[in-house]
Amino acid sequence: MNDGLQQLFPSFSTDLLQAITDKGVDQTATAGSVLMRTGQYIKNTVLVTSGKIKIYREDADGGEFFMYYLQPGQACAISMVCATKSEKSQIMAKVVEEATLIAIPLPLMDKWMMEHRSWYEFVIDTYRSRFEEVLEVIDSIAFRAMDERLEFYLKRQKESCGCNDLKLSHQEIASDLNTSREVISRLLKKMEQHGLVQLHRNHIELLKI
Amino acid sequence: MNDGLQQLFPSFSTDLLQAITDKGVDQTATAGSVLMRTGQYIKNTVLVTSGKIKIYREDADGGEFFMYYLQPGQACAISMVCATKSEKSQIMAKVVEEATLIAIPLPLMDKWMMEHRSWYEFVIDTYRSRFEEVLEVIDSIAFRAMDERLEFYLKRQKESCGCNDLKLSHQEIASDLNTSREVISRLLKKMEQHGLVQLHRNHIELLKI
DNA sequence: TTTAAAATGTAATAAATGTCACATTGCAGA
DNA sequence: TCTGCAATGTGACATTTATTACATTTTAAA
Repeated sequence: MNDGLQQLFPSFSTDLLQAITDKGVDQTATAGSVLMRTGQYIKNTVLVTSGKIKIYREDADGGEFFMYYLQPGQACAISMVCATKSEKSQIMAKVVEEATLIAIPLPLMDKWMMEHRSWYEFVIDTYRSRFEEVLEVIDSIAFRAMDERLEFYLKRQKESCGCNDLKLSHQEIASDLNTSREVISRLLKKMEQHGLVQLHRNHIELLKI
Repeated sequence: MNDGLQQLFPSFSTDLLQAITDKGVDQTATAGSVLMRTGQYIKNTVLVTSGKIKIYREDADGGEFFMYYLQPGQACAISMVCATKSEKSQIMAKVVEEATLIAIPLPLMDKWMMEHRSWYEFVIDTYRSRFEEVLEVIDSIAFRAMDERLEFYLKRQKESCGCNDLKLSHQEIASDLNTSREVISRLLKKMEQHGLVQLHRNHIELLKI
């Protein structure tokens, strides 16, 4: 049985870890690839063991709105709710850093809910935390102007990478927030003047964020 | 056992319906009352048997952003995910039309997941459909301007009430969308000129929406 | 080294939305 | 009927965000 798995998913019972090792299918996804497209059928539930994945909501005109990161020790909430009925994906998942995944075949997702208490709790907790995260995203777009949304965005990036140096271009931030690059450049400049960040080419140093 | 209950929740097994009748606590909420405030602890899962409830996201400055309706035959998704760990509510629920509810004590929510397949499926399906609804709300604010957001809003109101005559003031729409009354009045006027709606005092007649 | 592409800076302008001020209208209660 | 309030209409103006059009800088590739 995989030992690293236990460290990534400490709440899982030994039985469950064994079952995952036995039945899960290991996958690798290269940086830049699209793991899941909007409208695609979901065939399994995905656990992330390494790497970093960005989850987007897409609109008809090609817009991509960033919602949250999927990281090691986490599972795709959408793939869990949808898996039960093999629904179409409502989101798009793009790999940022080369990722390794474990695909859990659809019927097991359901079966384990009854058999493994720790799986059940993990699934419920995944729903809850993602739902809450999405609600916070709604707050930021519904209640706040672009300057505050940008700060919120940078804070989340910081949490995700655990560092103060974000490797992001203005363009990438702009499309994540569904605005234009100029707007982001201007706002970042203003933040730099206020001493909140330090701007460099291709990366942003967070000072007081 | 309650017969109307079966009609409202046709997917529930006889056993489950009986359990709900036995253990659920009937409640009534008058129109205008606030059923649940942001930050309040969730003590039980709520099933709606009659009436109409609006679910809002609140911000620190008193803003209220409308997310979705809770109607007969539905359950509060938030109260389901949160119930497991007795978390604080992330939303505010306001009664629009006098409502009757069944409160399911917290421990039963969990217990029934294992005992009643139809409860399990209902809960998962509630998560899924609310998650999807919230994602659509994100679309509307992230990708669309106020005129399209207003149309989307009116469409949802129509679906909710099942009629073409919405009893809403411009002010109520404005605060649901977190904008100002003037903006809504202007946009509605434009829609009326385009023959999409007919405006009356305190109600809006939908023509081509 | 040269060159092309990507990233960033910046200004001018347009468009959308928010805010303010006040008029008008219709309804309910005195 | 009269009166006051809530709902709606409307114009002027401020602010924010989007768009356009370039210049400049940096990096990577030829």
